[in-house]
Parts: sequence; C-alpha cells; structure tokens
Amino acid sequence: MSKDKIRIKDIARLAGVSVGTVDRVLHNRGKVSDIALQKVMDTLRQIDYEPNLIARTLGSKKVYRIMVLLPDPSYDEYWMHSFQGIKEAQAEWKQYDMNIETVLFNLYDRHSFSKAAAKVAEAKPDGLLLAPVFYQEALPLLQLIEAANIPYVLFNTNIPEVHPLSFIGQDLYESGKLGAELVSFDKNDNCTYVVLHINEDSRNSVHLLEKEKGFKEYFKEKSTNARVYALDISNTDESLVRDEIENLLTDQELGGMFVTTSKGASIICSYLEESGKKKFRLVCYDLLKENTRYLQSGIIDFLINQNPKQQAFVGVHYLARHLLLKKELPATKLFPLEIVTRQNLNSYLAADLHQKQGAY
Amino acid sequence: MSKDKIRIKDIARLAGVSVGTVDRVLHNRGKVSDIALQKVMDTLRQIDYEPNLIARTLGSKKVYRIMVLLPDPSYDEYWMHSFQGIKEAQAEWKQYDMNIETVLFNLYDRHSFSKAAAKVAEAKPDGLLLAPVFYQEALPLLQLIEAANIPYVLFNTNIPEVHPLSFIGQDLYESGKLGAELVSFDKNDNCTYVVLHINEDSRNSVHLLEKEKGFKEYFKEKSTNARVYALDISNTDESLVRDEIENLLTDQELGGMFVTTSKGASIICSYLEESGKKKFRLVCYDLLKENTRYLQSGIIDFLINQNPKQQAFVGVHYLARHLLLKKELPATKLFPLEIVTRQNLNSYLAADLHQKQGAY
DNA sequence: TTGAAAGCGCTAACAC
DNA sequence: GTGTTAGCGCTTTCAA
Repeated sequence: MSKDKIRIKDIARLAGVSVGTVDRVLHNRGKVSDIALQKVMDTLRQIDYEPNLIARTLGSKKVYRIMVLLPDPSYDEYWMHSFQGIKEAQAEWKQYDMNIETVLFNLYDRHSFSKAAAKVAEAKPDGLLLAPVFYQEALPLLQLIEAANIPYVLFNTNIPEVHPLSFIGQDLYESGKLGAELVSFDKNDNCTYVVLHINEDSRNSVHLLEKEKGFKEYFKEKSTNARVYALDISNTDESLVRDEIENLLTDQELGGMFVTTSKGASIICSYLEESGKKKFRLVCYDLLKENTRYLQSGIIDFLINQNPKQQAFVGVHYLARHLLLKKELPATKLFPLEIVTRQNLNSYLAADLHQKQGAY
Repeated sequence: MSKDKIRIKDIARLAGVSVGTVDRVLHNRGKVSDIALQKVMDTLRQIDYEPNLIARTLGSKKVYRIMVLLPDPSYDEYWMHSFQGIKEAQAEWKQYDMNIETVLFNLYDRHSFSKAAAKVAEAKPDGLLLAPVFYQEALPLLQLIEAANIPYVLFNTNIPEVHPLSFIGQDLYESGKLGAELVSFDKNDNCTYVVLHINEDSRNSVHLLEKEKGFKEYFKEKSTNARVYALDISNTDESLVRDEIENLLTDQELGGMFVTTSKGASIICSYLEESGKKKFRLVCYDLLKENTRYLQSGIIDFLINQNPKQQAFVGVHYLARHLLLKKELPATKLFPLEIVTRQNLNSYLAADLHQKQGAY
C-alpha cells in the first residue's frame, strides 16, 4: 500500500526475526534455517521493500578496485584525453571507497599490451574498464576475465565476440558515412575521394576498416560517379610520405580526403600548409592541438570528435554504478558523432573545461 | 600530505576542537568563537576536505525543495525535451531527499508567467531553476527571489542584469555565426542570405536578436559581397505567410535561409516540400520530430541542436549539488553548438535514449 | 543458525 | 560557545 520507508528493521519485526537474519536472506549470505527463510520471504512478498542505497554504501566497508587498461597517454594526445577522463572519475569516486587504478601499455607494442593484461588478470580487480585496441591480444585476456567472473566494460573499440557489461564508444561505420557526407557535401558527382589510414596498419585495425567501410558505403548508396579508394600511409621516411601525398594531389578531380586516424591529420596538413591547399575537402578526427590549429587556419574543413575524455569518464562511471548500486547497464552507450568546424570549435573547447558533471 | 579520506572527526582532531564545532563552521550555523573559527579554517586550508555526501544525506533529515519554472511542455515540443530532462533529474535525486517540483506557464501568455512566478516566490523553495523567456516579467520575480536569498540558476535564456548561481545554455551570438557558416559554406561570394524569425516577435526576444547579430557579423568579418537581411514572419494567416516565402524565393541569388526559432522550421519546410526546394541552404534549430523529418528528406541541410533536455538536467544537477555540497558553481555552463546532418542524426537520437548519466 | 551491537560519516539536539 | 551523543539504514562482526 504505502511505500513509506520500509526498513530492514520493519521486515525483521514483521517476520519475527532479527535484522541480521533479514540481511542474510536478502543477500543470501550465511546460513539461515528453512523456517526463518520462509518467514522472511513471506513478509517480503507482502510488502514492497526498496533498500536504501545510501545507507547500504555507508554501512559497508568494502573497498572496490576498478582497473583501467589503456594506452600510455604520454605518447599520444588522443589517449591523454581519455586519461583525463579517468582522472576526473577517480576524483569523483574516491570518497565512496572506489579505487581506480590505471594500467598502461604501449600503443605501438602488442607485447606490452599482453604484459599489462596479465597484470590485470592476476590482480583480479572488482571491475575492469579497457580499450581493446589489440584485437588478437585482447581476446585471451577477456576470456580469463570472464572466467574469473570479473565484470568489465569496453570503450573506444568494440569486440563483438565477447560479453562486456557495456560497450562505450561510437558507431564507427556511421562515422565513416558521416565523413563521406562531409567530404562530398554539395560537390559535383564525379570527384575522387580518398580514405587515408596514416601510421596505423589498417589491415589489423577493425577500428579503421569500419570507418572505411562506412565511407565507401555512403557513395554506393548515393550511386554517384565518384571514385573512392583507400590508402595506407605508414612510412617512417618522411620524404616518401610526401611523395605519396604529392601524387594524390595530382588528381585534378580530387574532391576530398578523409583521414581515419586522429594523429594522421598533421602529416597531411603540414604538407598542405607549405604547398598551399587546393580546393578539396579535408575531414579528420578529434580535437588534438595540431588538428584544431589546422581547422582554424582553414586547412582542415571538418573534424569529427570522438570525445575520448567523456568516453573514459562514463566507462568508470558505469562500472562504479554497477558495483556499488548493482545497477543494470545499457549494453551499448553510443556517443553522438560530433561535427566540429571553425565556428563551433570554441564552444567545444570551452564546454570541456567544466565538463565534470560528476558522479554526484 | 595523504589525501586519504579526511573526515570531520580528523579535522576536529587537527584543529583541537570538537566535531560539533567543525560542523558549525562548515555550515556556518550556530555560534562559533573567533578563535575556534580560526583554528578550523586554518586546518581546512591545509587539507583537502571533501564531505561524504552519502553520510550527509543519511544523517540529515532535511528534505530539499527545488522548483523549476518552465513553459508548459504540452504546447511545445522543444520544451517537452526540457521537461524530460527535469523528470530524469527528479528520478536521480529522489533518493537523496531532493524534491523537484515543476511550475508551468503558458509560453504565449506573459500573464501566466507572472502568475507562476508569484507561486514560486510564495512557496520559497530551497532552490529555483528557471527559463526566463519573458524578460520583462522575469526581472521582478528574480528581484523577489534574490531578496529572499533563494539560490537560483537560469537556463536556456540569459538575463545579464541578474545574479544567478549559474547560467546554463549556449552562446547564441556564436550560434548565429555558426548558422552563417553552415548556410554559406563553399558558396560563392555574392549570394543573398536571410535570417527568419518565425512566429516570435524578434524585437522582444534577446534570444533571437543575438542569433541574428552573430549571423550578420560572420559576413561582415568575411567581407564578402553577400547580401544579408532579417525578416519577421509572424502572421497567423497562412496564405499571407506563403506569399512572403514565395517572395523570398524569387531571388535568383538566394544562398540560404537561417530560421532562428525551432518551431519556425516546419512552416518554411512544408511550403518547400510542396513547391520543391531550389538549390539554397536551409539551416534550422533543434531535433523536433518535424525538423528531423525534413532533415532526413533533404529539405533542411543542417540543424543546430540546443540540447534542451541536457540543459534542464544539468540545471537541476547544479542546484542539487550546490544545496547538498555547498559547491561553487561555474558562473556559466555553455553547451557546445552541435551540428546535426542527415548522417549523424541517428547518433544524436540514439545517444538521447540512455543519456541519464545520472547523479550517481 | 541466530540476535545483539558496533560501526560507516555526518547532522542536530542537548547539555554544560 | 562548545563538546557530547543519539540517531539515519545498512553491513558485519562477535557471542551465544
């Protein structure tokens, strides 16, 4: 009838047992006689008990450990943003006995990922948040994690074969389609468009291939005469890279380029800055310092923001909510595909400053 | 040194006073001698104390009341989104004894605003969140509120003359500039661009005028030959409206239109849908059902999302945090100016579904 | 297997 | 003015 604050104490009184017993049946911990169990279950069925989460967390002295497995941010600005998100989450949850430990690996060294993964598996935390950038290496880790019954959340990159509590990120296929739209918007029908994977091997990165697939699909659906092709540029010799780019630019019908890696943009841009950009569209990823500068100066036309900081923050948030409140999590949390131009760039940079919308 | 869980008890010990005294200075309630005040303040300055919210709400029997003053959502889809944000916030904060009551007024009736305002002033809640759409009527209310020392937060529309804890919304001047960029992107230099204020008197709406100002400024800065003018269409007679639109379209050099009101879009669009849209750009506001449909069908080229739901949610969030934690709030929380196209529309609609990032 | 009781950190009433 | 203390609802330890 009335939902007026039923406490464990009330249940105990109604059932004719002690609060200790009620607690034991509620969490089915400890031994309870059949007779007591019956009594408690009966009264539970008659009333509508909602546990007080506030009291629950205060009363419990359990200290939770969440581990976060992500690339070392000191080598990569994109991951530095993720790292910031983790740090903010850390600050927010500290007071609730939720310890967040980061375990870093080298983005360019699969071996270091495995090493970090082993460390996590051994530590057996209460929860795990990870960016599984190395598909092959992530699989065995996640098998271990699942076997150990450790709840985990994926962010940034999805792996369809595994069963996380939640995946947090963007729909990269759609992201590719968006790139295609931006690169070709209001252009005539028979241009050339090129997808550039710079400094990351696309064949080993589902991440990049998804974007490429979406990009190509866009033009297929539109059934234009546009020529679309993809290119890997991962040469460490700068002059060779420049030759490749120069070669691209000889195409008089070049409509635009789509650079799939956030760091790749600056390679292209620094070349274009010297040689002078022709009238084609350039679409890249993320609000890295360099990228925003090239956006400002008009070399990049659009940036698609993947919002790494927020992704990481929400990742920790989800896990913490799950552990503390036993809340169900949405299977996927897809972030919107944010379009950034010269004009709205500042609004994004400013919004980032007091983003801490916080655990509380 | 170590930031490990400082409790009031610790502060008391360090300062050489009792927890009661610490509590009193923390909330400046009750009498405290200058000497004790000094001691506590000193130790507070040395350490980094974060009160434990959980314990605070559990220990306190205070029930907070936050009132939200906003337009009746049943007459307007835009405000329905705000209303959703309020409802989500309500659910999130309920467990912390934070009651959120909405007071509605009629968006088209200044008088009803005043009536609602009076109700709020009389109720004397612990906090107030409001969208001051009627500038003239809001001023006297806010004077009352300030006199009564009720903390309040503004959202959606800013009023420079008053002193809220925080303003939550977007930079509308920049929004206008963004509109100009989108409407003219890659167009040639001597087009005509028109700002349309539909069904709201622009002279009485700072809101709309700010957008117009930004729009015009963009072209001034670019110093193109573009012709830019603004037009109010607020005729209830539909055929007259159609005549006006038809008249606009006779301009062979029409480069684009910028519709400043979210509801205004459908008027223009329904006309264009029948008559067939020519090759000019159309930029409107917000993810209203109709607007997204016109975006899908290609009549609208870009929508700028004002994110009403999130604005309202954050509004409540800020107030609640302030009341519970006595936290300082940022004077302004400006949301990013979100660009929505056919391709990223779904990502925005989907993200909205599980947006509840929650108080906890 | 059970009940009693001591916390968790904070608030607020109550003595002194 | 100040310190002490009894809760808030739940968890968890400890006797019984």
